[in-house]
Amino acid sequence: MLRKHNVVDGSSKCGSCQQVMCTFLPPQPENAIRVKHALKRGDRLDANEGNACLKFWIVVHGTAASCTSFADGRRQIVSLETKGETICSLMAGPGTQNWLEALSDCLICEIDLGTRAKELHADPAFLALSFHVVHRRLERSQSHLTTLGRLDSVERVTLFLAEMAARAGATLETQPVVSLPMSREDIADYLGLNSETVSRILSRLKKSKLVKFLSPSEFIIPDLAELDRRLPVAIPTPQVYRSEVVPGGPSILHEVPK
Amino acid sequence: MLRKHNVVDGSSKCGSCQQVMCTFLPPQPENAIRVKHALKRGDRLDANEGNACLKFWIVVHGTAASCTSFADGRRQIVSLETKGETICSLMAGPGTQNWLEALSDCLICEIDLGTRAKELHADPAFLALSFHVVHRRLERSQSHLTTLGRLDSVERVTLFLAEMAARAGATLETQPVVSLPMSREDIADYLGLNSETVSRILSRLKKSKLVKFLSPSEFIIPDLAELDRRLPVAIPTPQVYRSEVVPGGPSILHEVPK
DNA sequence: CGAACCGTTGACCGAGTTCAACTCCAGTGG
DNA sequence: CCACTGGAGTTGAACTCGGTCAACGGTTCG
Repeated sequence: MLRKHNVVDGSSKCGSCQQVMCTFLPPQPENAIRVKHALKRGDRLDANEGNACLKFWIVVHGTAASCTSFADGRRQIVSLETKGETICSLMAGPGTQNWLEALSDCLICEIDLGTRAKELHADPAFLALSFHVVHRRLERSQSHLTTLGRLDSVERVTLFLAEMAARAGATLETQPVVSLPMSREDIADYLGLNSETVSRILSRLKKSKLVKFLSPSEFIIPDLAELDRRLPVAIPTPQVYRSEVVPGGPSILHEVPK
Repeated sequence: MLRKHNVVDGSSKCGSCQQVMCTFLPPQPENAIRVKHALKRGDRLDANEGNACLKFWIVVHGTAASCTSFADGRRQIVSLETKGETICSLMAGPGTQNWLEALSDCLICEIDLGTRAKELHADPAFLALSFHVVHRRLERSQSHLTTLGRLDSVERVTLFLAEMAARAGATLETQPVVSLPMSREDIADYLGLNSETVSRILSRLKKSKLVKFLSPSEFIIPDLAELDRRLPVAIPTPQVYRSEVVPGGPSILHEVPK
């Protein structure tokens, strides 16, 4: 049934670890299966150390970021990783550094796939789940790519606030207090701007009464519909993939750390 | 062995078709399995018509682009799809339009997964391959996202030329003639710029002798190392996923159209 | 031949960056 | 308790990169 070498182009390598076919294929000897990392703000899990691309990371709580940076120090936050998000191998463009960074204190569960690679590679339930997770991430990535390519700075910041609000449960009826688990500079690095620009735009939005700030890191959106009207895109409904929710089935991702 | 509803959060929907769990799961009645589309420059395959997210598209030859646009007409090319690329469901941000567009004349092979969804969902070889394909696309997407977020216009265009050259087989030793299968505006929409800016930068590069243009759509890079030195990122080696190369095994993707 | 389209170039302007000053606040140590 | 420090956030002034608008040349296709 399973033929280990049938499914992947033999010449291809994982961009991250530069090993051939690391995505589940090679049965790497390893014993650790599940490690918890308690990260303080600013702490990093490096994609290049060890064989990071044979691991899944799940955010148990807190907010983290998948980061990339160039030799000259420019940083881009490629993806925000909130509670429930599964990072299935960090991507390494060649000539860049890549890491997972805690934006607030957070708890990360690391699952090492190395030991069970053979077995997992034959498990349709696991594979389908993995596909689903990456596919979801691809959707997000492409949507954010469009944001960076075609929205101006005001639209980017507005969209960002709307998304954070949506994640916090904001709807047309409810206006929850939304907290920003990250600094202005983090926001800037996520949106491809700089921190001064972000700050200026937040001030402008505050003056226009679109957003009420209770503190620099807490806000309320009085009228989400109005925010939506100013955006050329619809505000995405929060669809965080939650490994907790997966019912039944002998999936390795199903046993969720407490 | 296969439990259809075990692996996906029941509340999640495919962003593209807004059906629950469309990624292989629901056994949609359908009979067409494999269709070839011969597209002329500018032709589109729409992501929203029919159930596009139950289909894979493979570029047999030519160059296409995954596009997104807003209601106001702004367009972003999310990904360039060259020969051998597999598009495994177009992504639809809500409130945006999404389609696959031929940049040059091209031939696309469409594989309908609807009819065989059940069967495929239990096939580890197929699933592993699919995972590999999406994972590859995610890597690319995130790398391009960083380009849009943190590189200035000159760097973007330079990187673009370097990548096109690398795909055409350029190395430190060989300087092949590289052809651009797309207009200035297409390049602009890919790089998050506008066509005049692209044109200006190309002229500048031409004057600085970094690039020799034989025609507006054909160029040579005399010294790839020099180009590389001007970039903060390494030029990625071309790793197009080629479904042709997959050896043996009863994979649906393995039977390649001629 | 004219129409349409593509690519190039120039002049101008505005959005966003850079640099710098200043405030506010939390932590620390006397 | 207060003084000091350092980091985060805000705001202003100057500058620059990239966008906008417009003109123009070349090519293709009726």
